[in-house]
Amino acid sequence: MKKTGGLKLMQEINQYIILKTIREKGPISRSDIAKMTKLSPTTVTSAVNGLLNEGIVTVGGIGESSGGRKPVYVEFAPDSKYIIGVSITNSCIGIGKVNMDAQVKEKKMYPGDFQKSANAISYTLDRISDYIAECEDLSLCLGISIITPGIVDAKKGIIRNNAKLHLTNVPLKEMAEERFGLKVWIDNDANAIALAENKYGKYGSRKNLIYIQMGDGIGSGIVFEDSIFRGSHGGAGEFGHISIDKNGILCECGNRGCLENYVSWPSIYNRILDHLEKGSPTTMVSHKNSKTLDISQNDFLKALHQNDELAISVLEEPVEYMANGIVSLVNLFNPDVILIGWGSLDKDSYFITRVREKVKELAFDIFTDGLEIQPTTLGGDFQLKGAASVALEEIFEVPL
Amino acid sequence: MKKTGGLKLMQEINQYIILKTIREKGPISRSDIAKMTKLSPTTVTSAVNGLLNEGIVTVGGIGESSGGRKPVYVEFAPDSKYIIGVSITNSCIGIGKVNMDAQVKEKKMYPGDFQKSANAISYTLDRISDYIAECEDLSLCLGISIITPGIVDAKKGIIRNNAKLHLTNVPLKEMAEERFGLKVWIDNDANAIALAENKYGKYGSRKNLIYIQMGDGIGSGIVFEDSIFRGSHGGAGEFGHISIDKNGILCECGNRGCLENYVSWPSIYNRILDHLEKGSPTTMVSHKNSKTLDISQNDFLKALHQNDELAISVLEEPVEYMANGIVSLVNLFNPDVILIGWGSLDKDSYFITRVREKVKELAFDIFTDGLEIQPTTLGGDFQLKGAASVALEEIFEVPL
DNA sequence: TAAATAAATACAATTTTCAAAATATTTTTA
DNA sequence: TAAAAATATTTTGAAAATTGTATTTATTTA
Repeated sequence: MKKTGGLKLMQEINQYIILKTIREKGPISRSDIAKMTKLSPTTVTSAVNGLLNEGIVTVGGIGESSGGRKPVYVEFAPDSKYIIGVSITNSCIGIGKVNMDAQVKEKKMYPGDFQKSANAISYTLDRISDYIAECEDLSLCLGISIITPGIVDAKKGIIRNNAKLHLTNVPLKEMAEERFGLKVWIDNDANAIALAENKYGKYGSRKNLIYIQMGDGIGSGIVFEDSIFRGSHGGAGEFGHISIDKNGILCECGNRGCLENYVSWPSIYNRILDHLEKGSPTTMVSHKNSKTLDISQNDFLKALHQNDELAISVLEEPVEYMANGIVSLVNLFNPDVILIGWGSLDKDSYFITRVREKVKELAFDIFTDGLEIQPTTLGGDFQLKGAASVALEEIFEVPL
Repeated sequence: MKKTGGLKLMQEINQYIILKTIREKGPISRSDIAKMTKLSPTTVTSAVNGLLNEGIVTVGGIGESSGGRKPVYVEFAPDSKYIIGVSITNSCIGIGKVNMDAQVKEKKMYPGDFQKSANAISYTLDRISDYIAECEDLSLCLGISIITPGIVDAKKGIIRNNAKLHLTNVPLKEMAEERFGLKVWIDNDANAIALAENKYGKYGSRKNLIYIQMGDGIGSGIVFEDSIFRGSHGGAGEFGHISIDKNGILCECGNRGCLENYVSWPSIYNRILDHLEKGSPTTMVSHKNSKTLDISQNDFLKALHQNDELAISVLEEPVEYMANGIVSLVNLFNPDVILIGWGSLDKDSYFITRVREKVKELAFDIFTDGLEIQPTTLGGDFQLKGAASVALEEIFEVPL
């Protein structure tokens, strides 16, 4: 509790309730808002007037009469303000304008190998600076939301650790706020994307969601009761480092049998090479140059979706491991939805179908009944949507 | 949001803030409350009068003057009302009066083997009925809080599943509320005890806590940001069934290598028998009758605390497995505290010391820095304290 | 065209907070 | 020892936002 109960708080709460109703149910008439919220017409009118003045809602036409004066609809105006979303990855900085419905309106990409250069942060801040310089309507900007892999203390605004980008205890929020004079949010990418899936994705109605991010490593974002589960230092969700084989491969983290060593892209890539060497048939490449080959994740997934024999056989073991890891996840978190983010992974591909089967087989029925295991649903702009979600979550939160 | 912002809500919020201040900081003068909460003296006086009328706070003497009128202290009166706490286990029903500080004021135990009789619920309800009949001050009773192992949907008040007590979808909350006309809470035991540790235990200042319950099986309760993490169907925290060895022992749940098969009491007991057969030296028993032996968990722990050779060597492997499981837990939840509930387990015993070491060794430093791994701190009444905590949590929650 | 219905606004009543003043009590100090 | 200063609590009156009711506005229906 930050605030004590005063008239102002009371007004803020009502305005929050009304805005929420308009966002979810709009276009809607003032009269219907009053009925739904059980607030008096007077209160609704005055709050709506406030919101209209702010520009955050607009009048959206006139409805049909049901035997009296026609209702005037008001609706949420998601484009009236925007967030500058920023996504830092190992190989690319993305910056863009995102509206209040987490729709990406404009996007710029700056590729680069930040794993080597070790100046990802200063480079990012410079690009943001350029971007801001070109914004004509900065007064409508609600702030900058930055997401990055690694362990992020979102509350304090510090990147605790990111081994690949060589970052330790970077107070990015403070740095950016000082430099740009705008509100800044930072968070872990998987957390942010999980939140975006929860708020704006296809399975958004489910309260408890886990997003598993596959790539060079394996991370996850956990959303519980519609808000991010961060743990004590923002480090929750290191799914790649749960051990599923006590006597397995020694991981660079010091433990043995970490999931990451069996199902990350590098490990799968090595399996592909092994199989190719053995001369397994595949549509992915002609065999002659298989040694010098550089197969991308999307090439591989494309082959998988065409039921390429090699792609499937390569995944046989990883699928087992992944399912095993997910079973532990299910037993610990009891989620409604698990979304797997791996490029263009298809919902009917061997990978996810088999994982689904295996999880169903191994976990308690009571946990798997109604559990969805699906690919992500946000589409190409998932990172910037994620970034924006973190900001929007706070902007539209209950005023307390 | 259940309520809209009205004068009543505003008053409730302020009363909540003031009561919370008195509970945490009391005995305290009205004047100091006003300073701490930044509420006006008027508001404080009127709210305190309300609380005094309710009987939930009392005047607690007069303080020393610091150059003016002496302050009149008000303080929380935890004994002014009570909760009937009920704990159902496989072998015992416990019923007792618990005050508003989760102190157990009175306790009755009803032993029995409910795993066989299959009527644990009706037996429990009958005992509660008896208990209530003897309560003279039922008007001061805030309700009945029941905890039990198994998967419990606390929100809906249904015991979803408890294999050992043969329970499926028992609407216990409704049943009890109808029969007794009192407010009833039900929850999973590990969840409840975790909450009690968080609210009333030694490590209560930490926001994120995991309680691991060792016994016939292994369960856990997760408290995140000071409230229970239940998952979708109340099933979160099935720590005993995370797999730490993909190719390990086949578990009755269908999976392989579940933690429960390596560190639960039955599995440890079997190890003891094995060792005894081999003639390992021990202070636990004379060897002659080792075959027909019935060693209790507390006998074993007592021996362990005396550094009995056999006890230690029996635990060597379980410790490894437990540490491994905890590492996964730490990587997923990033908690501040992990508390292990296993009888009278000593904080310096081989078991916990070694687990601590091993976890420190295998998990990320950033997660283990400041992480406490300790035995439980609630003492003998932990179950009833747990039950009461669930009720108190709701009784004292923010009014929204 | 008048009556009925519905949406939106205006107004008075209510309630609770807050600020300031009043009152009560105690210590300090002249 | 009495007046002044300090602190705690209560009283008083003004301010603010809600609610319910009444009113205005707009539209349909008879």
